[in-house]
Amino acid sequence: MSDTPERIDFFEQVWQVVREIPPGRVTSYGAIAKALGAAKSSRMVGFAMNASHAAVVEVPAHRVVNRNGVLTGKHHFPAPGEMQRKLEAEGIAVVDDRVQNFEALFWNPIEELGGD
DNA sequence: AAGTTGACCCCGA
DNA sequence: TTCGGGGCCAACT
Repeated sequence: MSDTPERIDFFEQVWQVVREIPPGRVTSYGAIAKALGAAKSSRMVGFAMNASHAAVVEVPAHRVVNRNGVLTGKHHFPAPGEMQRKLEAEGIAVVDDRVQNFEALFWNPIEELGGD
């Protein structure tokens, strides 16, 4: 236990869940936070996304939206419209920065990962 | 060391 | 219905 224990950073936990999101699907920050057992730390989930660029593995942050299905983080992408463009590439319809049929495309990490 | 910020969410008026 | 404020926890200045 000396020197870098197996302690996984809060960010990595989020990244792992996000990476589990199948293509053509989307989830919300709150859902991920709740899946990690930190429903109140939904803000940190978005913060972790900001650090997703530091992730060694590619993180599909474009599949993560707020509970309203709105692309709140599109402005943080390397290029404007990058998020929507990727979502459309997955087969997801995005209108006015909002995911259409969000409820149907919503991917619940708790159910998929087995969170009770 | 302390204060501010933030890719959010929930509740009251 | 829209608008405003509080809470939460970690990173940033």
